[in-house]
Amino acid sequence: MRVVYMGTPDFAVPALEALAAGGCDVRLAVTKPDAPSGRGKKLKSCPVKEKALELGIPVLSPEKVKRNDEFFEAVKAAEPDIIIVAAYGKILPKRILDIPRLGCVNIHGSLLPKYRGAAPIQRAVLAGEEEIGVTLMYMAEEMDAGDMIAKASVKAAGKTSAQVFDELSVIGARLLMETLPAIEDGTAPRIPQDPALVSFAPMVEKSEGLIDFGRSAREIVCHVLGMNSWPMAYTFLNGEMMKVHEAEAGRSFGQEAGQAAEEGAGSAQHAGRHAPGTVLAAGKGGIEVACGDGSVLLKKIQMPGKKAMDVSAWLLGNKIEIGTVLG
RNA sequence: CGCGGGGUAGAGCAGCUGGUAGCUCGUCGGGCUCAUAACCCGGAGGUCGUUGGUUCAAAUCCUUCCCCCGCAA
Repeated sequence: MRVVYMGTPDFAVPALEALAAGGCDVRLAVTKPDAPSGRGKKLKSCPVKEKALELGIPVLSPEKVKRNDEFFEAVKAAEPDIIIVAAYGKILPKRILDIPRLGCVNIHGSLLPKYRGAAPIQRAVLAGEEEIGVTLMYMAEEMDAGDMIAKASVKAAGKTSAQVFDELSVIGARLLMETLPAIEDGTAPRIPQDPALVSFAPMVEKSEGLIDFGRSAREIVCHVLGMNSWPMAYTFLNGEMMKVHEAEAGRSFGQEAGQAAEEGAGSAQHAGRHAPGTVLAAGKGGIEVACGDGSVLLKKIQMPGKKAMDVSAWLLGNKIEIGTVLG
């Protein structure tokens, strides 16, 4: 089977590998163009491009995809039976979607029709979804609105977006390979999406990482998980950005952390009297911060120029005043 | 040449107006205690990222390279 593969980030790498390993004739890989990134503003190619080159697959990285005849002809010339798309990052025009006889199949990082759009996994983790998955679907002109073919999911409890990303990229690749035969012989189902259940997952912006301590402990924990690994949940300590890598709702804090917590019986009640963001205690267990409905315990943090470290380690060489207000 | 922080005991930091290194935790041994992640006493553990240089003398000043990280993109 002749395949044209379109994808860009790490998420899209396993599927490409699986296709190549599965005996498909991957004739062309399409990715977003190289972009300056990293510390020296050096031009860097995306993961899919690197993998494709490694596999000896020709790569095309057009700046634009619409009204680009050269690109259109190149895809057409590859004579694909099918086009597989996974987190490519650009919207394909109809004339491209119409090229392959088996259609265009997309691996989308959500259990459609929920979370259509650019950042489905992060949005789902942020929302605290218990189950997050991937959906294989036929592509339509409207974004992520095509008929569904198959789904697979994982438990998301306590996992960061990055972890769910990794898991789903592998699961998505597997699902694709399992479903491909049915797609090829035309027996794959076409399940329309229920319009009533549609929701959208817009791209995450850097500024969304800022922690709002006015929210509940549960929400903040989800926020920390969802923003990892980008842009990371952060707040400010004495004017410096402090990224939070791990946090948990702080209830039974008294035993684990500093003496300050031991003084007040039930620090959660205590927290109610403090402005959100106020540092209630700091000890081996973490930094306890007042939030909307009690407190959250920051367990692993990262200061500018430093690596992420457990609060217990950070406290060995740094101090934090009780009463300091973060944010 | 995009901006910037940093590489010092297992960990986190201080020392950096030059004179062979210190703190907290951990670790090892001993003690106290009904007991303890608590407390007391004692010990081990560092060629101070690398190269060359300045100097009577450098972790501390200049230089080469390597590595880590924040911002920005």
